[in-house]
Amino acid sequence: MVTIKDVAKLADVSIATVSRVVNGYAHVRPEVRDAVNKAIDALGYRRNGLASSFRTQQSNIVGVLLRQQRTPFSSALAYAIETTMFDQGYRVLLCSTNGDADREQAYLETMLDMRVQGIIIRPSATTARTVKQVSTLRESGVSVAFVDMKPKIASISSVVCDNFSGGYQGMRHLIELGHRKIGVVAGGIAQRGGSQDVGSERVRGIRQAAHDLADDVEIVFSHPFDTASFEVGREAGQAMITGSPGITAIFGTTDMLAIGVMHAAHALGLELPRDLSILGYDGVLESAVTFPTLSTIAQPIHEMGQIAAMTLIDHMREASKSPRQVVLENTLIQRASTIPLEI
Amino acid sequence: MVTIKDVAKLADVSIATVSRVVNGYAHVRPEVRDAVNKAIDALGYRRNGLASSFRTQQSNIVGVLLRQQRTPFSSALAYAIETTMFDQGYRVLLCSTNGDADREQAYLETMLDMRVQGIIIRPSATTARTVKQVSTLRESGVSVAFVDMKPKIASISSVVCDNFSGGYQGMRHLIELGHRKIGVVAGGIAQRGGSQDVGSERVRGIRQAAHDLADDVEIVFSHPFDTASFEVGREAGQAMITGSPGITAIFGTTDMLAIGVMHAAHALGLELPRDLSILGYDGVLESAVTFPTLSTIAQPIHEMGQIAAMTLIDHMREASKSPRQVVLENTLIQRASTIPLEI
DNA sequence: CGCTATCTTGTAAACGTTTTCAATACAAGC
DNA sequence: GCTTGTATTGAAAACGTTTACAAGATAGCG
Repeated sequence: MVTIKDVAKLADVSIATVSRVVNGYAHVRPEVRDAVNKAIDALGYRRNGLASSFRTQQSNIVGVLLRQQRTPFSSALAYAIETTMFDQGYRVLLCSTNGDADREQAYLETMLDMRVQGIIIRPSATTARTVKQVSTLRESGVSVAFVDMKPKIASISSVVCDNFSGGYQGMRHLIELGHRKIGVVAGGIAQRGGSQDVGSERVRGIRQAAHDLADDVEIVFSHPFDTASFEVGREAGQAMITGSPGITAIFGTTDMLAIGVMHAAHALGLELPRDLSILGYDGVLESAVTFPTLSTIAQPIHEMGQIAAMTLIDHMREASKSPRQVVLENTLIQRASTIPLEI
Repeated sequence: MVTIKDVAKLADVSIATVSRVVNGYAHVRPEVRDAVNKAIDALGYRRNGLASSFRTQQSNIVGVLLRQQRTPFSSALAYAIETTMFDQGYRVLLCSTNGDADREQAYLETMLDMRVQGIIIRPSATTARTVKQVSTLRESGVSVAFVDMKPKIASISSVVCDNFSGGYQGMRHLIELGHRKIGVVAGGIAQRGGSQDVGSERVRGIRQAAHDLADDVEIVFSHPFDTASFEVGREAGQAMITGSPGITAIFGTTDMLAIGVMHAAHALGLELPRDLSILGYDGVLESAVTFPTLSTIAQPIHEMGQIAAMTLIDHMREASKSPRQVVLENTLIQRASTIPLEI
């Protein structure tokens, strides 16, 4: 491997000068700069990133810790973060914990070891352990930002969507279409403790809308699931359709749940959307691909990722920057799966 | 930051001993080991990964370079690689080039800078530039493995699926169901050069099956698209259904293409699968979620990722390991979207 | 010309770890 | 007791870079 010394020797300057050229510092005479660059090209020198990171004690790597990686939502979010970071000169170490606290621990340690400058976390159930780890991180000077979950610690920046308002909007949409007996398949709800989680917020919005907007609305809730998968949606949907006759619309608190419900409805011989309106939540790619296409409360996923990345970058570049809590709005995308109730 | 020196001082040993304890080497007296460990705990020492990587000139990071990140196939693959690597003690720097050669270049440089031990690549169109970069990499001692594409350079390990056989199988399935006029929506085909690409292989298999298995099969090919998105599938499907009457089955060379075709069929008022059988390729999660559920030629995506990871690890641990070309089989998953032709 | 200010460059010291080499201690065998 | 071998430890050098400091060069100014 060709080092800075080799370049210095060939260009007949000191290693300090080479370093200055490599890092683009001022105070180098143009002819010297050219000579150094020529030597660099001639030798095919590349700065040893490991050495340079070691010396400066920081890498241009930021960690991104997500629960899952395979879900549409997560991968869209990861993508948004990654591209934004890339454009700003940072590289991303992406980690999916898959709900495994040990993995989360191991990854956080790796990140610490690598002296990442910052971390974006979409926390698991935000266990006490995670909280402690995050504190440790911040003590060691790592910037932290949360995405899709508001931290209890107010000094941490975060980007979330207003899930309460989203639930409210979705419910209003269904009520305005004339539906009065509405099923809700609720997923993504932390089983223990955290009432601040995304799923619960959506349910809260749903309840509030029903309370505000019509006296005669009847909501049939599913069991509050912690997962939000297609399978869960299908089973819950089936149970709901067969168990609660008279339901004319089902609101899945996740697109994948809603798609599962859609399948259950198909399987039970319902014609959609005539016999049942179905509403999803998230606005992932898949929702545009169902039959019928799924109306959904869309999250600005790309924007979330982008803002989270930029917020973290702000903190990394200027540690004194005061924390920022960003709340984004969800918006209804009306497609084919929700129609007015025919009387 | 507490360093090895602090620990050494507190435990009253030399830094060498601390290093030996930290790295679990033999030849340390148990009581000394305990004393060091106690000091480590007391001070909260963590090895400085940057320094250690610098000293040994290698990180436990491997690079994974994918075209996309948002597609179901890619994220499933990435997930498989990542978990396998994690379990083996490696961490993954995941990069999605999104077809942008400059990004690919930048990422490869980052990886080189970080002295990654190995790289898994799912190449873009494998431009001349990529080939050159890969050579550079290997010269600098980085292990390389390809996934989902056979490299032209035989000395590189790779894991691919037998796309020819997959195309053949799919066609046989449709022919056995009695279909004789079959549409093929072909995507994922490199526009320039590379006839070894995944899409072309599938088409080759399709042609061969038609040639082998029945004299009276008529295939209607779409334009060979380079992308394989839902939208492309929908447009091609619409054109095919309206433009070529008499087609009773359509084979999309990608699940997303097939799902697009399915939408076009729905939109044109066809009843599925009665009026049209549709077959996909890939076996991504989404294929199980369509209506009707999509029959598809499934790739063992998880296995691909796993084997690619393990192959790379083999090479990293033992540089002399001879290259390995793994070919996996695709298998038909018959679901609801393909049925026997009613006469 | 002398003085100061600015620009340019080199020397050398870090950064925290791993690792080679040598030294010491201890046990075993004679 | 002496030799030999092995287990344990420490001193010190390296890894390639950045950077503080100093020193030399140059220019500006009176």
